[in-house]
Amino acid sequence: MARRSEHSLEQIKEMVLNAAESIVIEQGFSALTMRKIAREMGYTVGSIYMVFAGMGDLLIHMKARTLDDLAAQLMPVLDCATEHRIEALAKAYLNYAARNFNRWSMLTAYHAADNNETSDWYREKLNAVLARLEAQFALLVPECPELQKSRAARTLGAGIHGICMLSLTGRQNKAELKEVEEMIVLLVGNFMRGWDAGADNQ
Amino acid sequence: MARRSEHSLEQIKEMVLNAAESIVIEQGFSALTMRKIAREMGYTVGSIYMVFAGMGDLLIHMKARTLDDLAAQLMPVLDCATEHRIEALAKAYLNYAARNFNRWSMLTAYHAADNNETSDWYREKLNAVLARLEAQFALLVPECPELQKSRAARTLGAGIHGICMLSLTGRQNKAELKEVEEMIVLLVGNFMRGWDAGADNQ
DNA sequence: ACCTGAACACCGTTCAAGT
DNA sequence: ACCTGAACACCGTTCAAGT
Repeated sequence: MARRSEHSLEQIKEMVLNAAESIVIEQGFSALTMRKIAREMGYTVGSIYMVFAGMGDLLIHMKARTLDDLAAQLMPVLDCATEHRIEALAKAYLNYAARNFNRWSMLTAYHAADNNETSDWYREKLNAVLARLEAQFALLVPECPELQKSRAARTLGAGIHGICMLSLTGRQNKAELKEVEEMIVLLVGNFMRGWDAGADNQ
Repeated sequence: MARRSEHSLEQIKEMVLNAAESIVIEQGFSALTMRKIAREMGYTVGSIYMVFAGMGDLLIHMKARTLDDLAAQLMPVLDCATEHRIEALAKAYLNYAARNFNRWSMLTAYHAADNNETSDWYREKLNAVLARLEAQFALLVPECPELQKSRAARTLGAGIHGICMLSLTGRQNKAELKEVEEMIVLLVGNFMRGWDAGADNQ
């Protein structure tokens, strides 16, 4: 194993990310280890430090990948009435969280002080996910100022995430998933109805 | 240091929890270590295992303590109109999360498979926090069935938590805190207005 | 009975040395 | 230049041995 120059640095970076990802998916985030990654990809621990600054750097790249995957999965549902698209988007989010629980829950796992320079492009990835929601808002209330659409999208998005977090962290059987979906429908429904009803403070 | 029989097991348990708590508060959750706890309380690592089964057991007791503290801090605000009490409660939650960020964020930190027998009484503690919100709901809509009040409280509570999570995990300066508060007011306001507006599906 | 401290099987990270 | 593997300074957990 581990011949020299068999792979470019770019390829090794990819191999590290793939190995790390499959460990998290199969064994959960707490099982992720530098040494385990190296073993899985047929290299030595030291090699990982050629392409990543350390565990923190690797984690932020893994999380960015998950956000990309998530954003791609949240393409707008076009085959339903405009009013129901936000609800459909929220359900798609729940669906992703439930089916990719180990990857998804890594996104909010506590990580000591992420590097300041990296957090900028990472925040962009997060915004890309929220932008999916914002776009649907824009269709519903085109006359609304950008800043308030953005805040509404962030608020509702965080709320949806919170429900998934609280509900999926327990045990996830089919029966409970239905219950979570009802909570999400309740939040989105009330939020949108309340939005329409309260014209003065928006 | 570490005389024998100077403290009862109950006292040692308390000392472990206090030491662990102060480490989390001052240095963050990722700095928490069995060996560091032992050093701080003047005992040896092995002693901790006399009163706790292991790190997982200790963590769940720490989290339970935080939930107790949190529930105590969320006493209903009586000096304002009934309609605004839910908003006041939500603001109090944000306030607690912001002022006790390290302890609070530990609550949702990823922990590998918590023991099943312990998770029952722990879930009770969590319910006690949500009960604060549910009680205010009960005052506003006394005719509403218990099950739906409970679901509404869980939904709104999770939403509030999600906003705090997403917003406080970045950098917390005063200016941003005001912004978070506005998001919480928006969520609670729309949710309650939407609740009143949609009588058929509740 | 309470508590120690050495031992075990792990970590992340670094870096001289090999090819 | 790429990659190894030993070394360093840590972990959580266990348990024979001391008092």
